[in-house]
Amino acid sequence: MAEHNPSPEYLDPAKIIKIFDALSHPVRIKILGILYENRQYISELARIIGISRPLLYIHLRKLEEAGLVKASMEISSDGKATKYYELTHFDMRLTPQMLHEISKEINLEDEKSQ
Amino acid sequence: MAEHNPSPEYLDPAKIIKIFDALSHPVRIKILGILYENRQYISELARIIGISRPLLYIHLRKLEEAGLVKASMEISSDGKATKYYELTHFDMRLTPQMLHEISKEINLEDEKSQ
DNA sequence: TTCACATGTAATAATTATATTACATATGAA
DNA sequence: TTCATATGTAATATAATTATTACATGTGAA
Repeated sequence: MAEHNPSPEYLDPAKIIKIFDALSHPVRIKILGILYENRQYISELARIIGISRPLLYIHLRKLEEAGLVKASMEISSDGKATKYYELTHFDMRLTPQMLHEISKEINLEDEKSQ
Repeated sequence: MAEHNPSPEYLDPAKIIKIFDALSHPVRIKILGILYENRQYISELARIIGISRPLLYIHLRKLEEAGLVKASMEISSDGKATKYYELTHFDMRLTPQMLHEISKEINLEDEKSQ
């Protein structure tokens, strides 16, 4: 019983902060809104939103690292490699109490909280 | 009835994104956690967290602009001007559906969505 | 007057985030 | 072979965020 008792995943500050950071840009909210209606592949998603593909990669990486979207590579019927992105499930209630709980897990001296 | 029907406040993307942005830094979460327990004045808050006052101002500004904290200037019994910060009330549920609703209000051509 | 607090800002540096252009690869169809 | 489509990255430029140091003001108490 000498083990450290880790916080449940949903109380890990670094993870939660990654989620907030991922949601802090209109393009990324737009991406999530589009993926809510249907999964999309990268090139098509870039056309829908009207941004370049390299830029879309940057935004998708943040969303993926936050766990808000996930990718799956497929070979479509015409033989082309196609990478589809889709939403994951998430449900979080944002309240002062909840942030207080998160806050208690933050050690500002610690590198990994940053 | 030629007026534009504005979105309710809680669906304003710029406002919601400001909230997410305000929550995307561990120091700011820490601030909220401390203010949850008690209101604090600036110098004391800087000492508790262990950061410089100018830096604290930067973080407090973001939290205030997002509407997560509010300030009130007081003259304490010893005559010193003291600015107290306290939490506001907020309660938001974060789901794919909710982000989809927000997303529909985002016009990426529009400056004020940025 | 000097000290210990409180308020606030200006100027700068360092780092991270955002965005663009150019490049490279692979596939099927014309 | 050439074209149109898909994948991805490298290199660069610009802008925003984060953080520090130095400065300025005002008050009450010693």
